[in-house]
Amino acid sequence: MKLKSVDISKTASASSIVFEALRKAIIEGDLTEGEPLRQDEIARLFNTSRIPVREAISRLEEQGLVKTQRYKGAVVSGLSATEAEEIFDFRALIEPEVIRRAVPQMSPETLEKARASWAAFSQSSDPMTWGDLNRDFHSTLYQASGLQYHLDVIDNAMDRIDRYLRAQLVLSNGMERANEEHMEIWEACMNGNADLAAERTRRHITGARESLIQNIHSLR
Amino acid sequence: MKLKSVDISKTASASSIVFEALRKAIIEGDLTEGEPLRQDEIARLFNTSRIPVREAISRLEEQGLVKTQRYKGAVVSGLSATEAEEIFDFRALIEPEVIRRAVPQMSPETLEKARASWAAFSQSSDPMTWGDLNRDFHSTLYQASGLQYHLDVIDNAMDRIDRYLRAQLVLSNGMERANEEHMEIWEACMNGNADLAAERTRRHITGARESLIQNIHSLR
DNA sequence: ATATTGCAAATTGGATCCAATATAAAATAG
DNA sequence: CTATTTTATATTGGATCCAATTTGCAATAT
Repeated sequence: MKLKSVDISKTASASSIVFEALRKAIIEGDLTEGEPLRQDEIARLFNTSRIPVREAISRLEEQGLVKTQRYKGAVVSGLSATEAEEIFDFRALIEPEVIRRAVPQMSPETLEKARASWAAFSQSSDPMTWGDLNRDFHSTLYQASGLQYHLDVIDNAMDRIDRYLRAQLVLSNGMERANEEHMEIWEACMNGNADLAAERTRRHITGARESLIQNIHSLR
Repeated sequence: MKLKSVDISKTASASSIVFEALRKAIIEGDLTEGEPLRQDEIARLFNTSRIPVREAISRLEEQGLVKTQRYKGAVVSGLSATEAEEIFDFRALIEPEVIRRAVPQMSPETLEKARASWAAFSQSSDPMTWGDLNRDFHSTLYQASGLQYHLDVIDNAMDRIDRYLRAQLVLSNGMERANEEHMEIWEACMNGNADLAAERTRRHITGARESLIQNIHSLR
């Protein structure tokens, strides 16, 4: 007899749950730069002991999202202006190449899914979801490349600047501009023009970089 | 009264010690692909409890060096041929740009230190140290760029393919070839020719990539 | 009043113990 | 004898307890 397999293993470990929750809180800016992470407090919040909390924190440190000092504890790590710029430079180097290699492999489903993220992004009025939809749009297109390592590295880079990107979108005309650029990138993908998609992605990123530098003072 | 300051805080935590030891063992190939990491066994080896061991393992997982399954434990993760190729592609994208930006900032000390690593590399007869000296050479030059995030990411990429690179150096004429290419890269840096250093770095990496593909069967 | 010292509370790092799960071996049914 | 079930052992995940260290505050001296 064959049973429908139900994935019971999806019940994640406590440390994973804490890790994801803290990661989300940090990249969304709920936990702000310099904020100390008290193991005891977090443990109480999640109804666990400090052991899974410590595991989560050590993973966050490995990702560069927190810094810990022996016997002093962990604090959410921030980004200096130059560090933020460096990550934009990094993205401007990687992401164009990833999308260039992704374009030839994009299925109609991929394009449709990206279009949906873009549409939701352009119509959403809630600043809190903008960041997510923005990431969805790009990552959907990138995933077609099948370059898993590149995707992981990009994800980490995005985690580090997510807070600042969100702030960017709210400020000035960041929203409309991103929106338009997304459309142009999507169009290039739709037409199978890999080089154009790459170039537009590059400009999308360097543009964000410049606008961040300009707003750097209002952000911190 | 002024005392000479002694850094007593260098006494690292147990989890860090275990982490570093395991990381080294993995990238050097002492722990081979698929090898299970038994918490109890490792704890005994380091005279600690399993707690620091688990923290170390979770950090290794975050770096992609091990894979864990709930209630089953951790095993050293390997690389498929395509994954290895992808990481070489990644390096070929990043490292030329890093060295391009590093060249204008290289001090005589940097160049001398790199030359020393290169000389030690070319004269060493011990395959076990080749990998280290190779990394020293490149990373010394890259560090002049001051691009910390890029350096961290490169380090992680190197960690993942270190084992395979070492094997490369031993096989065929990998050693002499690397040696010659290092000289050429160093020369370009010495002459302040950033573009040439970048191009030679790119070819150095893509060359290693091709030779890995050729030897892929003998490696696994 | 200010600076220094001593002490107590808070906090982290690690050890030991217990629960949950997986794996291997033994027992049992056909 | 083979396949299934049951049991025992090994292993991991987490809770609780203890030690090491930091930090804030009071006590003391100048």
